[in-house]
Amino acid sequence: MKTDHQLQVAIKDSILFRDSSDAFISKIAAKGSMTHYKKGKILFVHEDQAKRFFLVKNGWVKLFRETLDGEQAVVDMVTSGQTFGEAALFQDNIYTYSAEAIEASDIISIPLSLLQFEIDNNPKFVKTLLFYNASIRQLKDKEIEHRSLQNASQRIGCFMLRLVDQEKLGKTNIHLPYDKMFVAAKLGMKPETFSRALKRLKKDTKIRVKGATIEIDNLQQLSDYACRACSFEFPCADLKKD
Amino acid sequence: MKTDHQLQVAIKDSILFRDSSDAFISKIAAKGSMTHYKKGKILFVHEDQAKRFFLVKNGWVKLFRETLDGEQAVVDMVTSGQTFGEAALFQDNIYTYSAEAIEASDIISIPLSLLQFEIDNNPKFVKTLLFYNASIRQLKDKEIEHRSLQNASQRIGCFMLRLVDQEKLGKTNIHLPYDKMFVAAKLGMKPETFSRALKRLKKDTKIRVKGATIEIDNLQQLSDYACRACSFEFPCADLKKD
DNA sequence: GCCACTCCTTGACCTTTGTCAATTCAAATA
DNA sequence: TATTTGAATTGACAAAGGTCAAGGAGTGGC
Repeated sequence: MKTDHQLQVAIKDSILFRDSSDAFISKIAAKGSMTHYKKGKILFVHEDQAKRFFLVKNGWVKLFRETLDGEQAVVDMVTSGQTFGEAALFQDNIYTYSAEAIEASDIISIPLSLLQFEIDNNPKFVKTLLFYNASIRQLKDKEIEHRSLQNASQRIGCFMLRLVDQEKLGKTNIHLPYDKMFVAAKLGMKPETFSRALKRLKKDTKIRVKGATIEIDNLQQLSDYACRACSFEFPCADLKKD
Repeated sequence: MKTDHQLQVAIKDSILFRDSSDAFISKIAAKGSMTHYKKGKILFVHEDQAKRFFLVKNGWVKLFRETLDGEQAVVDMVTSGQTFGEAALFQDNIYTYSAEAIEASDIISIPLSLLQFEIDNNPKFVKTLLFYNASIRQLKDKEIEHRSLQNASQRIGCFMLRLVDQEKLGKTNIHLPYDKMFVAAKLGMKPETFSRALKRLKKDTKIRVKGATIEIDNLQQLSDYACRACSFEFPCADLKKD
């Protein structure tokens, strides 16, 4: 089928499965199904029983948790090629966060049992999963550091730097991938704080902001500003080899 | 030898190796060596070439990073049964943080090559490592949440709750495992803030603080206070099955 | 083209945490 | 026991971020 082929391509393009055998990818494609979600659609909520995990074909999904009094913490934002919900395998098949499409998104869902089977029977895949997890862990460590050492403007600058095409080192434009209110949430600040911090960033680094488009004339100036409060040098090692 | 036996026991008691075969444990013990470190001793620094990883027999080690202007962020505090430095395997054999003994500690160092060999040849161990990493990743997610949703007093309360023996539900005493300034650093706040927040916590939850000893009469009151700003219920799932 | 909706921004004010300096406290050593 | 040293606390103040309320801007639907 056409759809089946689409699935295969999307799976083959994903971070987790790009090195998998064609046989395994076919198996996943056979059991997987793709759904389109509108912006705002909730896919599952924290503590739901987990039967499937998800692979984003395109769009953006917010992973988050809520406290009793309605406060929300963003766990992650995931996009094309990334998976979510697979961590439930290690948490008694309970989702440890809720998931919401924050842009119109095409998302492939795959039975967790398939992943479980592969973990039990395919050592090579387990190794892939291990490396995948290790790199996420590393990113989380960095994020915790950013929360304690960078102020709001620096965190926004850092967020932008991660969007920059690492090839070109002169002037660049970037495009915020989703609404500013979600960027704020991802960075752990309120929209009002984001707005004011962005203004300060503009003044201090001479970037220009036109809606969701950011024009960066001097990348060095931006990285000096943001990475001053970070223990890693720009460009971040985890972005280089991509 | 006596020492060799000591090593074997410590390794067998560790989280990462408790399910390993006796053969593997002997191999580790043979290549590992135990060293005593005084409080304040630096074991390695961020971006050092990594040849060995470490297993804490007893004591406490602070894993941290520093920015150019001397600010410090704590990545983790590790103690008996926990390992550190092993993540370098996934980072081109470069340590991604510095390590300092913050209490007098006995620490076993083991060649990373041994771990690498096992990853390449022992699928069962890879699976163990995968689960180990997954649970750490889960903890990191929770920590990021805490940073955005809990205030200083609540974070201290949460820290205490994690030290409570989960068996007894009435009155308990706990003992802070290391200096308050390090607890503050671990929780991402300044010592002065810690001191003031602890005072507020005392007033609000009726705990009593005598130096490093905390007397908790009403666990419920403490968990109500701290976990109100958390998306998980007390007692935390990751503590229950221990 | 107009309406409605959501996102974004701004101002005024408040709360929390950080900073700096001065003490106090307590454990370790002589 | 006296001394020294690092840890912990406190006060006064500053800075960062959050809250609440109002208004502006952009976008999609009709």
